Amino acid sequence: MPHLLLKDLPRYECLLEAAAEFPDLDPSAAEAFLHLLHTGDEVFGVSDRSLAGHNISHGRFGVLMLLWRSRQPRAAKLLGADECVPGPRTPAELADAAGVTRATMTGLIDTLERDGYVKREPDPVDRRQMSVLLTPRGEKFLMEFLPGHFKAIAAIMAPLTENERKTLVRLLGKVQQQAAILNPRRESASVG
Amino acid sequence: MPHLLLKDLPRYECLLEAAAEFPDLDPSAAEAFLHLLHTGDEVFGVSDRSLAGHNISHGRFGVLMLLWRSRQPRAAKLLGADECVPGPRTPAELADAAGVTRATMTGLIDTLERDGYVKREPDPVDRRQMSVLLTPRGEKFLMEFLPGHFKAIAAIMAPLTENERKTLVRLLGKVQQQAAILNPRRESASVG
DNA sequence: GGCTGAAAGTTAGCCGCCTAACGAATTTTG
DNA sequence: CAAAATTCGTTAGGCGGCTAACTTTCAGCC
Repeated sequence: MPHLLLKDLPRYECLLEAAAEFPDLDPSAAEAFLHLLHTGDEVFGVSDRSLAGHNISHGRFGVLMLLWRSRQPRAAKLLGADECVPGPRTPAELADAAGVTRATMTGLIDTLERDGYVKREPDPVDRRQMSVLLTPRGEKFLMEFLPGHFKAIAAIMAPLTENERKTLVRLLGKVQQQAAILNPRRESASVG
Repeated sequence: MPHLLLKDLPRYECLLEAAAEFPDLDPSAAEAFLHLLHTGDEVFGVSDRSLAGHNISHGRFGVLMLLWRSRQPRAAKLLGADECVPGPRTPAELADAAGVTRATMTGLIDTLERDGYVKREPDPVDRRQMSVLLTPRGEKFLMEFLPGHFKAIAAIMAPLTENERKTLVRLLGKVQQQAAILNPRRESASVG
């Protein structure tokens, strides 16, 4: 689960000293980098714990949310979908929306189907394709789980004022954009 | 690798509408939450790519850094160690410092030893324990890899001014602290 | 209308994370 | 000093990432 394999972060003075030995080390950059990964991990952990209590993983939860978007027009907005697009249904579409490989999506759907949350159905037109559908049980799970999940998210961000949240999002956006540039995208999917 | 199974984040207006349906959903909290996980993933991806180019994973890299701390007093500061403590040497100490289980550490050391980066040695005093040591090859790897790694970190944070970095670290710190409170720690290791 | 190429989904195998349980060695306790 | 509890490292099995290769099916092109 953890991105950062380090429980305790170094103090800033330590980074300053290390920078004397490694001229490439930018202390404030390294500090921000470490805090970002560390906080992300911690926040992820809270969310993960809330999911684990319901016997579901983050990956599976993401798939359920994407499928929910397909069934509920209201839910689509939550996930940023345009009203007109029907939302992902096939494993390939789900994999693309989730940012994982099709092979990984196969595994996620396998376990979701085994647990009765989703159902595979062959496409009558294109016999290569499958349609993945949320079962009533899957939908029931989301309805029961989401309120608590939203509460947990609100609790995490409670120490920040509205202004601080805006600032955080703005700064994270800058970093994210830069990281996206540095990250050579496989398909270079520049948003059209 | 990814924490957040969602390639495109929802727009803020979508969160606002969703909040009308789910009273527990705090739009600004959810926005900050999603951005935090997403940016963390993206930044992690950059770092991971730089590691993958050297055929090493984040987990293994973390272990090498911890072992390096044990050998180089200078390096210890980089990782936040007190001057007096010798740094982790046994698998159990490494697992604790890294925040993973001993079982996971066994696997990491296995592959590191197979690749010749570290060496296991039996403890002459306590025959249950092993000492894990960085080999010259492992140290050579770090010396060759670290400058580029530091450069990559600096590049990610380049868009932020010094002030913005301080602000980011401050806000992340608040979130991290809150998340740590919400995360029931196994051993409740309140720093003494 | 039958090759060729592309796409969908799956499979196989690797890695790293987890929990649970184990044998060996040490420490604590009666 | 012997029994119990703890600690060490490891193993086994599950999950969820990945890449690479495969089968089936569709689409395009002579």
